[in-house]
Amino acid sequence: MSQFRREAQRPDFVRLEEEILALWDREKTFERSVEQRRGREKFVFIEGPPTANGLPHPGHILTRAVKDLILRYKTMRGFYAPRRAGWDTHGLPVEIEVEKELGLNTKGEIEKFGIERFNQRCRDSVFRYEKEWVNATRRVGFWIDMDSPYITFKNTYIESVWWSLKEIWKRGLLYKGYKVVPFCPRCETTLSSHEVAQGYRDVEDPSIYVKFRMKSESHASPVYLLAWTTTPWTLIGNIALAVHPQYTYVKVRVKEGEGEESILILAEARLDDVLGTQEEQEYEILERFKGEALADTEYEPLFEYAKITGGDSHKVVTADFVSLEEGTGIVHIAPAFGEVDYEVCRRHNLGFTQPVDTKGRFKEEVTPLAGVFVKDADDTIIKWLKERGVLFKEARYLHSYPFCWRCGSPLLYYARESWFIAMSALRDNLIANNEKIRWYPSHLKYGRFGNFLENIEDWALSRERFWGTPLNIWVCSSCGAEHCVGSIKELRERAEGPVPDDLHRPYIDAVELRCENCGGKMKRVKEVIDCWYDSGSAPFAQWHYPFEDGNGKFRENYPADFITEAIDQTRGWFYSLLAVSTAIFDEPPYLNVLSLGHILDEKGVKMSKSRGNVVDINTIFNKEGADALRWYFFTAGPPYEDIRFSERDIVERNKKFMNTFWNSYFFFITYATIDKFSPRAKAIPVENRAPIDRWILSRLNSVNKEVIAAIESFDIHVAARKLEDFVVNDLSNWYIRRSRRRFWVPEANIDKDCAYLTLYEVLVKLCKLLAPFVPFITEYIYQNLVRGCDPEQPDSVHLCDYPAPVESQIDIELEESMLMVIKLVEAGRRARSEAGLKIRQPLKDVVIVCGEAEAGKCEKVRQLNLGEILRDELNVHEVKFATSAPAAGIGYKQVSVDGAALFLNTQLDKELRDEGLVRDIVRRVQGMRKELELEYTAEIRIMYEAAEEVEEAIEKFASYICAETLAVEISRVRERESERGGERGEERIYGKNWKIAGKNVYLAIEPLN
RNA sequence: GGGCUCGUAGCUUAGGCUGGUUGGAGCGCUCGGCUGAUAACCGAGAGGUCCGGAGUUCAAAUCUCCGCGGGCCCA
Repeated sequence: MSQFRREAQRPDFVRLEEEILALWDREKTFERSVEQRRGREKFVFIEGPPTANGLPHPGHILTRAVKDLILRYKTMRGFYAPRRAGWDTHGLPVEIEVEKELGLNTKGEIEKFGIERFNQRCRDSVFRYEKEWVNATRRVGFWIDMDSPYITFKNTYIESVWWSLKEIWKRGLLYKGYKVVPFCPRCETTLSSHEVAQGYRDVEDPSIYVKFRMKSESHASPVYLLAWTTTPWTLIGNIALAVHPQYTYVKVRVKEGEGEESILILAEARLDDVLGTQEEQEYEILERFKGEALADTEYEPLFEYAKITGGDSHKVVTADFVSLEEGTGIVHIAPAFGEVDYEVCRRHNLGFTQPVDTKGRFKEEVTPLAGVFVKDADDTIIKWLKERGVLFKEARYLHSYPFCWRCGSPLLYYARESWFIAMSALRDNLIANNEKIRWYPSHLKYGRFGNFLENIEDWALSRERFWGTPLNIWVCSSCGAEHCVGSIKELRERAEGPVPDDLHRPYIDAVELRCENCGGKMKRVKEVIDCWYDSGSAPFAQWHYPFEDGNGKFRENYPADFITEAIDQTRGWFYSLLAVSTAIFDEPPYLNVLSLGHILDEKGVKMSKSRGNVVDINTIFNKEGADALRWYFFTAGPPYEDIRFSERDIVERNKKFMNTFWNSYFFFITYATIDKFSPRAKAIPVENRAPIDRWILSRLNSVNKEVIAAIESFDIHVAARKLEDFVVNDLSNWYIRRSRRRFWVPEANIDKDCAYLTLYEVLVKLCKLLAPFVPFITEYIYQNLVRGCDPEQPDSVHLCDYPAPVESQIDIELEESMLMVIKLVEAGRRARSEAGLKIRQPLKDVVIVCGEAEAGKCEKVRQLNLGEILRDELNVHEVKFATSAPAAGIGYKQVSVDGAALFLNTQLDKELRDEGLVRDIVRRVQGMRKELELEYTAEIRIMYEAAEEVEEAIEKFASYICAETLAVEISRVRERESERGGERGEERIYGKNWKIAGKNVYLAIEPLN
């Protein structure tokens, strides 16, 4: 007969987890858990690839824990769920890290340093912290294949990306245009929105009202359109003026300066702010009309320097973005310096001009200002306007304006050439594919994400940078023809010379193609692509589709069943996946997406390196352990909400759940070892077991059902909390506490077997239910509990099937009745407390009177003999059920509960008092046994000294006392033993003085071997 | 500035979709009790403008609107 291994009362969870990690490595448990489901229905997961050029953050650990939970769960449910790691390796963040290391500040410096060397540094840096990532992933228990990850910089990956871009290009969805981007003129680089957001400062800028003279007006005096700007230098690039089509505009006659009159047009709603109230300044409203009436009117250019190409200029256009909150309701439009400006001009087929170079200085054509930094030109321009009499008003304006976070230069919004994917043309497809996706939480679907799709803009794909997937477009230097290369094979066929082994810059830049049109030389455009496109291509590029896809890996794994990342990925990876997938396959790339909240620090502030409030998770791993951390993440709240990370809370949850779970197991092991209980030697049908056994099994199966339902809808916190509640309340605080005596009886009997079997079954099933949540402790317990006695069972809890609820074991009536009993017990305790009768004092009886509504439950309580529990818990001799209250007047304390009333008999007699006294003595003796750390089975001898009436009680209940305390005898001593005999050499007697029921009692115990 | 989201006791939170007795619980605090699995547990108590205001309704933590504050994303 196999035996369970004995356990420590307080385990070292951290060491235990390390042992389990070694076990999994040794036995290849992960690989086997996946492989044993091969051929079953697939559950496809895609790992959102992280970049390993920084240390993993607690947020990454949360994401990994959640991914692991779902994948382990699905695997146990029978799905084939292979999972593969991935690394995102390209992009500006990588470059910036390397720039910092090398002390490089501008693109020019990088080029001087050498693109080849620079990119090599980037390539090295993206795996700098790989070891830390791999360790943290392993340590938190995230089972994912890290031996053959997909890597976005690999040629095979790039080739798939190229293939997909060519598909898009062939459909005419890849085009070249302009994009207005935040640009640092000193660093000569665009900044990401994230970088821009870091650099806002409040500054004072000029605020000027400028008069644009209209052509062909019938008035005697000139008519001006009045516009407002805080960036006078942009006036050089003015192309148009915008008005709102629906707002009311007015033509007013105004007196300016020395009696001169002019006629101005502006929005009526802005009159008071711009001109002052009519009392302050005289003006006369000549006309009122809607903005649309101004559409297409032409005006005189302020300056003639800019070279305008590609269309008309100096016209009024209508646009909805024009607001009445500031300015004049007429907006100066310079397409080179504003995104909306650029869009408006494009929509109205207006021309474009870029009078400023990439260093932020005016170009040659702006003759008097050539070479002047734009911000320094403001004063000159204002002076010119004054001289020409077109400056209506001048002031200063305080607003927040972005500066470069690196060098502090004011940023310019600056139109750059860029390659775009025409996502706006695919808007309806995006929306239709989004329909097929289930979002958790659901509001994202039509909220943040849906709104974003409704207003989708073309994807500015290209980056004028170095370390990224090179944009695979070649342009003929003679005829301007474009060609998009879709594979390495095609590149070889078309190339004029050898094709490099590495597809990155600078090697690829040297490859020239022969133009099929004119035979000229084609050179690759200089750009690389946005790395979001890389990760958005993961569904197919990780399989090198369509090049090496003979085994159909891609089709088998598309679309994914499940992805999850943090909420900030909504417009990041969640979008880039959908965008690429829609453009190429017109299908959704994933069917379920869970968006997770962020990890904040204790004060509710986002954890970030720059704030220095990032918790080192290795501290947690080494102190509390991975299970504790996981359990904390899962129970802290809904997965989609932010978590205020606190180590104190982890410790607290640990105490509550992990320790209680362990103690339940420890309790079982302790007694099972004493009794040499073997679950395989017994088989007792559940229906033949005690009501409390059937109750805990019923609860377990009900919880099982609820847990499955909750996980299926990603309500992880609900599932975890139900399990915690079951372990702490149902199992530990009720079932085990109530069942202790059944295990305690020395001789074998059926009831004890029922208790053992039930507790054993509950613990084993609980291990399986908890396995995806806390994979270490459950594995450890499973190894002892199951593998220890039955080698036929799967050799890991993670190779088991997830338990299915056994309907036949669910008995809702029983659960309700037990709940009733629990409530009655609580009520009884309240009654005792109010009557000042402690629980150790036995009482004669308690009477339960049920109201009509609860009559059924009470009847059930009686039938099942659950009154026994009440009797014991409340320490009364008898529990009576009655239809009416006991006769008033004598000695009953009444409390009410949920439609029932409980009457506690508070009358004491000598017999009851003696019993109470004896219970107190037993309690003291037990305490002393514990203090001596005696084995549970160790026998003792008891000696006492006390007043006569106490002695009388002890004599009367001597056999009871002995049975309770495993004493062979209890006797009165005349000679006082020492207070602490044990300390006096071989003497093993331990004695103490007590005050019991107001009387002095001396008690001493002597352990016997 | 815009979109989405969250706001309940000192702290962590349940409830909110579907309005209905005194808004539950855990940690911490005070008092009492229980205990040979448990650093656990049980009972009582103190602690709430359910972020603020308005509206709908016989009735609002819950529904609507307007604010305020935190978070994320976008400008």
